[in-house]
Amino acid sequence: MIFSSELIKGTLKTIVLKLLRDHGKMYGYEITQRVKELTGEKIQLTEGALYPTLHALEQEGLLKTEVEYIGKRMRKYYSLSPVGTSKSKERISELTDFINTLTSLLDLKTRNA
Amino acid sequence: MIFSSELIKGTLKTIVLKLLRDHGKMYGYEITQRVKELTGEKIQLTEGALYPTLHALEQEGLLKTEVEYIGKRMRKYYSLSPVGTSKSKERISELTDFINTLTSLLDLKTRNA
DNA sequence: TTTGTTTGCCTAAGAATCTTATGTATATTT
DNA sequence: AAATATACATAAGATTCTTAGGCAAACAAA
Repeated sequence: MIFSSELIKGTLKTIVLKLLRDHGKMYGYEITQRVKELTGEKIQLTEGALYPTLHALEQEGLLKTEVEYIGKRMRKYYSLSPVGTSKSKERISELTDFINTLTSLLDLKTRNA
Repeated sequence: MIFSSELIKGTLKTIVLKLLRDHGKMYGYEITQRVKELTGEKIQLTEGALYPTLHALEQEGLLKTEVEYIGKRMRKYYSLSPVGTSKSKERISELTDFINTLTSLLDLKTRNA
């Protein structure tokens, strides 16, 4: 089972920010693979969605980039800027709150990490 | 604090289906008020988002409607069709699963209902 | 060695869906 | 009488995703 992209939409940016928070720096392809791996294939980010999002976050000043070459192939690493670090905290905290609200609204049982 | 609409986007339909599941039948304005009330003002559905969504769900055959008049003012009640009842189960279950996945991905602590 | 798969970046047309603004009207409260 | 709340709805524009495609290097398999 793969989650409908509808659900992922609103959370994509926060997911990216959280991963960068934990991993320091990552490149686009790595992010898609990591998310797939961490979610047991349930969340599959498409490149068509991910790259524009990364560019947008960079444009907003939350991410900075550094390009590296592996042989002749480019890798563009993204990492949090100072602003991005603080914004990512806000985002994650908002998402936590949202999940709690949803849970109570929907009367769902969730696993407790 | 009001949740960014970005977060709500993917869950709007499921929220509507869940409310109708619990309440039998509801009209649009009532849904906006109920959601606001149940979430402590944190989720505020706009009519511009809600009405098209209701119409879409009706079009998909998940909802049926009955119009009632309170004096001269119209109320359009929505309720789950048989298909809607079964789809709402799926949706809610998917959302539960998604929330659990997100929680583990983001390493969040959630309240346990 | 050449074919297929994976890695790795990217953009663009079209689709979907929301925001914001507006329209219309009745009912209720101040 | 005026302001607010109730109640429906649509439309232009914005945002963001899907789908499809493009380019190319590295690696595995045949």
